[in-house]
Amino acid sequence: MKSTIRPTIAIVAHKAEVSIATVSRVLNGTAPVDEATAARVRSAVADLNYLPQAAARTLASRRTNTLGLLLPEISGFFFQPLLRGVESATSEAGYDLMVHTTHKPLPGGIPRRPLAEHNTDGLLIFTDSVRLRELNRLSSINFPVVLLHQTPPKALGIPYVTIENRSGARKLVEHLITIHHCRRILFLRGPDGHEDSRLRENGYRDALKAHNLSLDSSLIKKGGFNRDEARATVEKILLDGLDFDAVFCGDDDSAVGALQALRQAGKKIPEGIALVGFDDQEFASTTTPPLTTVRAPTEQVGRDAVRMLVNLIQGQNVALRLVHPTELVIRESCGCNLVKRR
Amino acid sequence: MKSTIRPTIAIVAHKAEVSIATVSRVLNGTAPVDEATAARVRSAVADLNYLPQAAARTLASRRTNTLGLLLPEISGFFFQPLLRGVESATSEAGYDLMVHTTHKPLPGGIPRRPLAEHNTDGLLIFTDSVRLRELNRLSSINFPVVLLHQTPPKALGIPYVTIENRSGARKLVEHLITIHHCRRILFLRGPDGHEDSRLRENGYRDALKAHNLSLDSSLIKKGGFNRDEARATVEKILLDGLDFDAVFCGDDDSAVGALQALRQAGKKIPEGIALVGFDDQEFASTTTPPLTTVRAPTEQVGRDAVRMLVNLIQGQNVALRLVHPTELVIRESCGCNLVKRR
DNA sequence: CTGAAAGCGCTTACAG
DNA sequence: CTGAAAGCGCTTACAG
Repeated sequence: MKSTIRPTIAIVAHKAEVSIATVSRVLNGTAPVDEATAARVRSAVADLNYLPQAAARTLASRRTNTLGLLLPEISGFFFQPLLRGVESATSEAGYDLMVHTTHKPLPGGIPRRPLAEHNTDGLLIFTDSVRLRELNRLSSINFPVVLLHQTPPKALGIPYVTIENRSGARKLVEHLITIHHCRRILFLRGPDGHEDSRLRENGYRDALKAHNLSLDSSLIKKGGFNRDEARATVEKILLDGLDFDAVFCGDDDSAVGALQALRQAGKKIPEGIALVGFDDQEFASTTTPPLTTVRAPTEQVGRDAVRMLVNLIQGQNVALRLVHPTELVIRESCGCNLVKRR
Repeated sequence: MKSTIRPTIAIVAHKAEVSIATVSRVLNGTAPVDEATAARVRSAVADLNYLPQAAARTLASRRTNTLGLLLPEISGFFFQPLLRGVESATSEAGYDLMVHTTHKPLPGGIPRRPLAEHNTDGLLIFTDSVRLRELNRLSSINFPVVLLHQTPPKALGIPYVTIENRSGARKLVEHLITIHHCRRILFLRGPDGHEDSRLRENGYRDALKAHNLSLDSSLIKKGGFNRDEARATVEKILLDGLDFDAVFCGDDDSAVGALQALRQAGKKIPEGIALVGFDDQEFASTTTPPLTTVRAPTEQVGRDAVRMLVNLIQGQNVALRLVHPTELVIRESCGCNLVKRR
């Protein structure tokens, strides 16, 4: 912020021979202004390359005009479409976007609160990126918040948007059971306490139960929604000689890891073992074989969450819950559509 | 920003029985304060859950404490590590981060300037996301800017950070020529006017020249740094019956597209045609066959750019140019390391 | 349609 | 070490 003197509203006003109130009015369209006067203002603005200071505007108007997005991490294939949806919808709504990841909670002490009511008009919070205590605080001061992929603590009245995890997982596992006659389906679950992970596991259990397959808890292992973790898990399982005829990976990332481990061990997919993922990430169609998975409309989740947040900020009524449908995407890794290869 | 009344510095001061100046001093550590007094202030801050308004702070101090990142798009695998590097370094430096993509320049008229001197202390600008006119303006007011993957217009004196595109590409193509005896190497270039793309093409030409291979311009086609575009291009080439024994894809994204098209057409890779990419994106090790490519330290580019920008903002001297080395990553798609497969 | 003025909530010389 | 006060650059009643 060093540099040459920057024009202020007073300088523009002086140049256009009007009061600063009038400049403000033509810039914001907040009250009728004589057209000739407005034209003088506009030309002064252009000549001076005037840009109203956001901070002064915010202080006077009590609106930051920015939305905050809190994520546990910014990398990971999953966040790509989410970010795209959030960013474009935010921009279209005329807001600025601040992003912060909550990697490691700072040691020692005071939660830093990098994004909150002091610098945004509302917050989009992804699973696990904020402590319950802070969520309670935000809720208690009635600050606009929308949760992503996480049900809010009961009775907090915070709206959220997520996807149909449970039924999606169930349909996928049932496909394995009914079409491909799998009986011992390994499930690679996501991180502990992660809601998507828990619901997908429920869907898995639902499917087994619906087809009278008993649940073998030794078939539920950690995949961590993470390629490397999934690979390591499958490698170990193979060493242990666990018997299974299919793998339901908690997400597409872990599916890639599982695929690597299985192939490394000489297993054929899908002939020897069927494998399916979840999310339908962009790369899912390009693995070998192409991945059968469940399509999660992640970008749409981001867009809708922004829309809800903006409505909240504007004091409109908002649905407390928006759950996007998911859809089976049958490719080849389950054993369908098998094409002769060289 | 609706909601209950929020505590101000005056309320904290009153509760702690000090002046607002003292509250400010203990919060910012900007002057010595008696320890007992400071303790009273801290406890009042905690009791009231006081968060200083960023806008008021900015207005009074003339620092926004935020960095802006301007990108052409936020999706695309390439941007993942870049974002991660920028976000984490920004946070570590104690700044907030605003992100904006410049997808479609607004029709009609006035460039919106969503991120500039009115709401940030400095800008990180990725190739092609800002018009030259705006870059000139920022430079003329001496506003801190660091360019990513783009050489600034001559004599503007804007620092930039990028990678060794040309020599990286050259080494890669020379590998194809000397080790795998490729002679007709198709080059799938990136978007027009994109500096990374142009330099990689130069590297390609350098390699041919160094080995006395004549340049066949019919072997240079559009890949667009884009999977779908690359796939379409290769499909067309195959139809046209163009003769080639290797493909140098401008980036790993286009490599995936080329791979799909070639496999679809029954070509064996690398036995029939060698294929290489650029960037070493996260998925490069998991394609089939694993992709030989050039490692670009994209996350590091992001981190260093932030470091330079922060130095600039603080008025320190900064190198005008930081070029990260790239490194050959030999996997299997070029024909090396061939493992017997079933 | 227009202006004078108060006020948003902080930081920062200036005094003591 | 501490406080009173000016000032940052806007928006927004209030008057006219």
